[in-house]
Amino acid sequence: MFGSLWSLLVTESRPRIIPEATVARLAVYLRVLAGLAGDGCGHVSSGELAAAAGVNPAGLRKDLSYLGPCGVRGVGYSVSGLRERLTAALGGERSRPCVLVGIGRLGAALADYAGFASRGFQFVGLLDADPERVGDRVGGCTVRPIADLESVVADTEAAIGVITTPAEVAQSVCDRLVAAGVRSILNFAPVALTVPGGVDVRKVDLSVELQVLAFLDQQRDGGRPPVTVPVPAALGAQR
Amino acid sequence: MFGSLWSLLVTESRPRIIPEATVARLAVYLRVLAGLAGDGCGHVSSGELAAAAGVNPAGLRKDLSYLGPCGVRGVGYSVSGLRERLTAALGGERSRPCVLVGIGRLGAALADYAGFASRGFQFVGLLDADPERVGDRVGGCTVRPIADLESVVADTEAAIGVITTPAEVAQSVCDRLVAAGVRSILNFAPVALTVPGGVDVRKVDLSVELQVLAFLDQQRDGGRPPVTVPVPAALGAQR
DNA sequence: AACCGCTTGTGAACGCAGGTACAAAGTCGC
DNA sequence: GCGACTTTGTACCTGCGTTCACAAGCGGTT
Repeated sequence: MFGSLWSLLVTESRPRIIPEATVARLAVYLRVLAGLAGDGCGHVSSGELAAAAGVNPAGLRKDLSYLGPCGVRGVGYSVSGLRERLTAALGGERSRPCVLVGIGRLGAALADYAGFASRGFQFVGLLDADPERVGDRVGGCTVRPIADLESVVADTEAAIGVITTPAEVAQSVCDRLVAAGVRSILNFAPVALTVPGGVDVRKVDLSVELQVLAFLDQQRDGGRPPVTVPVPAALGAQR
Repeated sequence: MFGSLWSLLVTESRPRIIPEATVARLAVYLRVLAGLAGDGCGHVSSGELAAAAGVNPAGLRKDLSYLGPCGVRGVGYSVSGLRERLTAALGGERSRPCVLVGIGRLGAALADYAGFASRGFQFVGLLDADPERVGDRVGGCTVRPIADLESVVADTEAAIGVITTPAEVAQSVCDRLVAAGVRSILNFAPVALTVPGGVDVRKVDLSVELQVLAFLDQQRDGGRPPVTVPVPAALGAQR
C-alpha cells in the first residue's frame, strides 16, 4: 500500500527497509567474517560465506543487497570491506550498555558471557531482588538491589534491558524498565510481555525449544514401540 | 517426497500435519493453561488464551484446530481437556532424557533450570572436557568426562542433546552425539551445525538476539537526536 | 420450545520469506 | 586487446504463515 510509495522516497537517501529475519542473518554473517578475518584471505564468495553460515547462497546475496552493492562481480566480497559494511548496518561498534534483571544461574551466565562483550554489549547494571545476591560480583559488575533499577538505567543510559527473572515478576520489571527509558528488551521469562508502542521485545523461550524438538522426535518415529521394535509387517508409520 | 503420500494415509486418522511455528505456540498455550488450571475457571475463550499468550485469537483457534475440534462453541475450551489434548500432541508427559555437553556457566544454568524438569525434560547426562569440572554435581547429576559421551547416550537412551560448548568443538560434539543415536539437538554454540538427514537441530543464538535489538534501536531513532527529543509535530505511527 | 448472543472453526486474501534462474559486470588468460 | 569464465545482483515464482471475515453450533433465557 504505502510500501511502494515509501520505497520511492526512501530508495535514494536510505538503502531500503531491512526485514528482521535478514538482520538476524546479517549478524551471523558478521561473526563468520570475524572468524575468516584471522585467515589471510581477502575475499570470500557468497557460496563460501553461505556454507559457513548455513544458508542458501542466493539468500545471502539478497540479504547483502539490502546494504547496497558491496561485492565485486567475478571476485566476491572483500572481507574487511564487508565487515565494515555489516557493523555499520547493525549499529556500529559503539559499546551498548545493557541492564540485566534477575541474577539467578541463567542471569549470571549471561552476565559474564564473553560473546556479548566482544560484540559491544556491556552489562553496566545487574539487579536482583534477593538481598543475598546483592553485592556479588559477576562478570566485572556488582549486583545491586532491584530498587536501584531506575537510577541505574538513568545513570548508564542503558538502552537494552535483559529480563531473567521468574515469570511472576517479569511484567512488573518490564514496566519499570520501560518507564525508566529502556526501549529494547530481551525476555527469557516464560511470559508474553505487553509493552507500549515503540518498545521492541524479543523472547527466548528455552523450554519451548526443547518441546519442539520433542514433538519432532515423536513425529519422526511415530507411535514409539514400547519395548523392542517389533516391525509389524508393512504400514510403516502408523501414527 | 513421501510427505504427500504420508498425508494421504494420515489425513483420516490424524487431522493434519502441524507446522513447526504452530508447535512452538502450542507449547506456549500449554504453559499458560498450566497457570490457569490453578484457578477455578473450567473454561477459557480463545480471546483470553490469546491475550495471555500474546497472539492473535484467530491464529490461536487455527493452531488448536490442527488437533481437531477441541472446544465448545459459545462456551470456549475446557481447561483440563485442552491441557490433555496439548500434552498428548506435544509428546505426552513421559520423561525425556537429555544429555548436555559443555558445563560452563550457561550449561550449568540449564542443567538445573526448573522449567525443564517440570515439562518432562530431564538431564541424565552432563559432560565436559575440563577435568576440573568432572565430578561436580549440578542439578542432581554428576558431570562426567566427555569421553563417556557414547556410553552415556547408549545407557540412558537420550534422544535430545544440548550443546553449550565453545564454538570450535561444537561440530565434533554434534557428530559424536549423532553417531551415538541422538536425533534432536539444541545448539547454543554460535556456529551452524551440519547434520545428516533425519536429525533436527534448533539453534539459540543469544548475541544475535541482542544484535537485532540494537539494530531496531538504531533504526528507531534514525539519525539519533543528540540531546533531547524534539517531537516533530504529527507523523503519528512512524513504524 | 424457540430465540438470541456468544464462541468456535474455517475459507479466502494478504503479505512475506525463501529458492531458482538469468542478466549484468568485472577479472584473468591469451 | 579481446574472449571466456566467474560471481554478483535481481526479477520471478512458489510456498508458508498470518490475518480478516463469516458461517455453524451451542448454551442460556424467556
